[in-house]
This record gives sequence, C-alpha cells and structure tokens, in this order.
Amino acid sequence: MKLKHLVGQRFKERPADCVIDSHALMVRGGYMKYVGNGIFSEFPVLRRVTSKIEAIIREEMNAIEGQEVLFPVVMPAELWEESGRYQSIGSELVRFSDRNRSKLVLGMTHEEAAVHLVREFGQSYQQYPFMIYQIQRKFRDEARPRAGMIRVREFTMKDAYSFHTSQEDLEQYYKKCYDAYNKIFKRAGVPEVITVASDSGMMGGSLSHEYMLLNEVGEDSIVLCTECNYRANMEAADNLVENVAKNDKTELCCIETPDCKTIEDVCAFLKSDVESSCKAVVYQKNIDDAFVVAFVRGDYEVNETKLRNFIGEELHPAEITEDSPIVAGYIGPYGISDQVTFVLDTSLKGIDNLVAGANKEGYHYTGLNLERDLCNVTYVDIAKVKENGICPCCKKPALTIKRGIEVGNIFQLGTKYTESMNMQYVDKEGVQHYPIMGCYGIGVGRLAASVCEAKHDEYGPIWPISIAPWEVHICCIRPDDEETKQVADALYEELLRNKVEVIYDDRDGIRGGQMFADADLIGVPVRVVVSPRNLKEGKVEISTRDKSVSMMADVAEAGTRIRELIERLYAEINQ
RNA sequence: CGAGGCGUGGCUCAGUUUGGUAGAGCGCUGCGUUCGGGACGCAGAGGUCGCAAGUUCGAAUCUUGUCGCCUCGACCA
Repeated sequence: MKLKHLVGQRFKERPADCVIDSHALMVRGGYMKYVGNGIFSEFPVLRRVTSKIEAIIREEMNAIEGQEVLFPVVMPAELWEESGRYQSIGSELVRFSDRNRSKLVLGMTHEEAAVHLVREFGQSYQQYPFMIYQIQRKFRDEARPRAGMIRVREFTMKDAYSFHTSQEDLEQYYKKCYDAYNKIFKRAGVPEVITVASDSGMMGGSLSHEYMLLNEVGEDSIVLCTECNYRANMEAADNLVENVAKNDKTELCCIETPDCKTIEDVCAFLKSDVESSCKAVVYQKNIDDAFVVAFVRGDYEVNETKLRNFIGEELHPAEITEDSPIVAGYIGPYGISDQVTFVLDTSLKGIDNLVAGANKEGYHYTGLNLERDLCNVTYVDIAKVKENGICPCCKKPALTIKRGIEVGNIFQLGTKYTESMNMQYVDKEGVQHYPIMGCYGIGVGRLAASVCEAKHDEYGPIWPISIAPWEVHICCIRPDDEETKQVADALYEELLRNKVEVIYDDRDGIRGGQMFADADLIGVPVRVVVSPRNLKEGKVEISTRDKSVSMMADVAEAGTRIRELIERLYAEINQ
C-alpha cells in the first residue's frame, strides 16, 4: 500500500473535543471519523487493526470448538418479549416499528437470538456441549457516550454463547474460555489485561469475570490485593470491616445539634470520631418511589450495586421534600419512620457507642447501640471498599484501588434464557431439562482504543505487531533522487513478494519531518528509512516504533534484516 | 434527564462586551526555492458565522426559541 493513496487524513492539531489521548491520536491519525453521538466510521488504518483483532479472536474461539454464526442486527420484539427483557431493559434498547407497525429492536446483545437459533438443534443431550459465537455490530443507546472509541453507541463485539447439560460441564468450559481470553489479550499485545470478579448486572447468572486493562482513563474501579491474588470490580468487591469493641456502652441520648447536616459537622460539633458515626444515604425505588435508606459507618461510601442487589429493585437517588417521611440531614436507624426500608451496613457492626440522626430536625443521638436499641438487627455488606481495606481472601489490610477499562467479560448465565424461552433437551432417561448457558464477550473497537491508550507516546500509537495496521513502514526521503527511489521501490517490492505487510511513503515534495510524523501517527512497529544520506554509506536505516531497536543495514541485506526483526517482534509477543 | 461550557471554511481559533463590507494559522490547488522531526515565497479555491423567528436602516455580534457537541452527575453486559 502506498501512503499517498491511503484514505484518511492525518493532521497536526489536537481536536478540541478529544479528552483522552487515544481518541485524539486516532482522530489525528486518520483512524476514525465522527458520524453522530457515539457513532464513528473506521478509516482503513483502524479497520486493519480491528480486523487483526477479529482474526485473533476467531482463531482462539475456533480453538475451543466455537462455531461462528451470524445473528441479525434487527430483531422482532417478540423474541425479546419471550425472555422478558423487552420490558426489563430500559431505553438502552432501541425499539422501533416497521411499515406494518410490527415492533422491532436493535440488537444490543444476542442471548435471545442465540437461544432462538439453537433451540431445535439442542433437543437431545447428545448434541451437548456446544458453543456458537459471532463478531458483529451492536447498538446500545448509551446515556452518555464518551472517550472516543471507548464508550460508543454502535460497536463491534465478539459475543459467544455456550450450552451445557450440567453446571460442572459449564464450569469446565468456562475455564477453557477464561484461558482462551487470556491468550487473546496476550496475542493482541496486552498481556497486562487482568481478570476481576464482577457483578452480573442485568445479564443474570452467578459467576462472572471481567477482563480489565488497568488505565487511568478507565471507567471502572478495580479492587486489587497487594498481598494475594484477590481482584474484583468495585461493584462486586466484598467489604470487610473489623470494629474493635470499646466496651464503653453509654445511655442513648438525644442531643441538640443545630445546623449539623453532614457527618463532618456533627462529628466536629460533638467532638466524636467519624468511625463511630452513622451516615445515611437515601434512595428511592424506581418502581414506586418508596424510600430506601442505607446506613454506613461515617467514613464509608455506599456501593449502590450491592445495595441494589440486596433490595432486588432498581434504585435512584432520592428527592427529599417536606412531605417525605424522613428529615434530610438528621436520618438515623433509631426511630425511623416505618414507611422507610432501611439497610445497615456491616461497617456498623460492633460499634457500641454510635452517633446517628434522631429523625428530628436539629437532633442527633449519641450512645446508640444498634443491637441493644433496635430489634432484629441484621447487617448487610453494602459499602464500597476503601484503600488499605481488608482483603476478603487473605484477610490482610492490603487492598488498593485502581482504574480499569473493561475489554471483555465472561458469565455463567445458568438457565435464565433457556427457561424463559423454553429451550429444552431430553436426557438419557427421557427427562426434559433446560440447558445451562454461558456467555462471553469482547469489544473489538474498545480493545483497539484501549491498546492505543495503553501504548502510545506524544506522537502516536505504538501498536504491537500482531494488531498493527502494517508490519513495516518505508519512508523514502527524497524520492526525487533517482537512486533513493530505486532502492526504496526495490525494497518495497521485495517485502511484498515475501508477504510482508508494508505501507510505503514515496510522496514527493514531503520533507522528512512530515514523513516521520505521519509514520508515528500510523504507529507501525518497524520503520525503514531510505534516503540519500543513508545510501552514501550504502545503508538503509531500520528501527522500531518504540525506539528499542535502531540499526543500519546494507542495502542488499535490508529485506532479510527486516524480516528477521518482524519475526523477533512476533516471537516477543508469543513467548 | 439535571448542572455548566461551547457552536465562525476540512482542523485549531480570533472577532461578540460597545451592531457597520467575515479574519489568522494549519490543511487544500498551482508555480518556484527548499529537503532527516510537521520549511519558505508568490498566486488561488473554500464560510447562508448551527438553525429559526424577532429587534434594527443594518445582526456573527442584541432578544427568544430550537438543534447539536463537550464536561460533571444520573444511567450502563
């Protein structure tokens, strides 16, 4: 490919609306073009990256007996009504009608389509297990697309669905898929992708893992243990708290605390510790606006995912008015209105002498002892883990919190979809059962953008060779010089003959600086500079994008040296 | 959906306060000089100033409405 014919313009200035580097570089480098909110087209450079990622995924999925299929993007609403998700999913699912007023949806995930495709095939236990997958576009009407290709509305995803006749079989396959995913990320040049335990969310099911690329721009908080291998998404991380009983039980007192609406105010006023105060966070159920109050120790935050899972309903932050059965700023578990559901976090357990709101404007209780003063006290883990928190695995206070980009996930789904959509098989004894499912996803475009985010410098992406748009970038400086042009042309031809993927810059009238800047933006791992200056010594210059290799090679040997270098780069990734 | 910011050639932005013939740099076309980290000169092309209504002799500029984008929040396999 000659660079002068490559579709997609590169330019110097950082676009104003790009917040993260990968987005700016991919726009500047002619990788992608904005079409609409959260919607982009891919130029050839990016398409070459994403198709390489797709090829790697395909190989690894096929290697664990995956069978590639293709589901439709547009599906009749009936299919989604069968599983119940036509109702249960919010506006993220695009719903519309065709000319006959038939209700349709845009595929945002394909569990329904997968079950639909195989429910006749899977009637006998003898067909199991099997896995089907596709690599396809999905549309999700995200509330707020952002960060370039990281969070978009339309995107390419590999989604896989496996079907099993026993939980043991699912678990065995889940492990295979777990390993296959690690291979995929390693082959894509990001072995640093880690797995974390995750919350299953709307997918349902029990066990699930997310694959995270640790990066500051990530949207997820990841809890890691520095002493053992414990890793979890903040949403799913267990929070262990050990309160040391002080045995200083005192009487329950109601004390006037004027204008003390925050924990800090109250603690300052009463000269008490935040650690022996009780913070209230108020939510309302989406379904009927009923109030739910979460009580956590003053220095903790509520983990809304864990709270939502415990309540079993969708929640939203409360709007407290004068008619509400609670008094903003003075909410406490003792004497709270019985119209309100409240949950006590485990961080409150074992505190003898608690400060909490008195449910009365301008008053707090001191000396509250939950087990003594309330009946039937149960504690639920609904708080966010804190830095240096106790690891649920090794019990050491060694937890740390980092940001991560979710590039893939795997779920043990169970029978949620096979039951609701009535997919059954008969076993040896002729008894009907619902197959057990697993599902496994990787966002292709997000992975490309994440790799760019993780591996770039101020001049452009530094693509791992396995997913780079090309393997070699030849810069022919001064193509108006006859010998230079001849040598560069010959090298280009030789590499093409040897099936090397090469992008060739032989533009006339372009200065070296601009050629290098363009090459940096395209981020090809091996760069070859053919110029009059080098040819004076009978050499061409071969270097890597990350600057780890830089050498001069004789013209006659250049092709061989380049191919050796390419092999070495592949070997480094696959070692 | 809530709060804030911004919409002026392909890109980055000035001009808006105080209304008076639409600007610069990059990019693009042609010619010339240059030629290893985004060169220079000359000559060009390209904009209903997001859209609509209003005020005015006159609106990029003032008013109202509307659409879009960005950020934070809500939301989220």
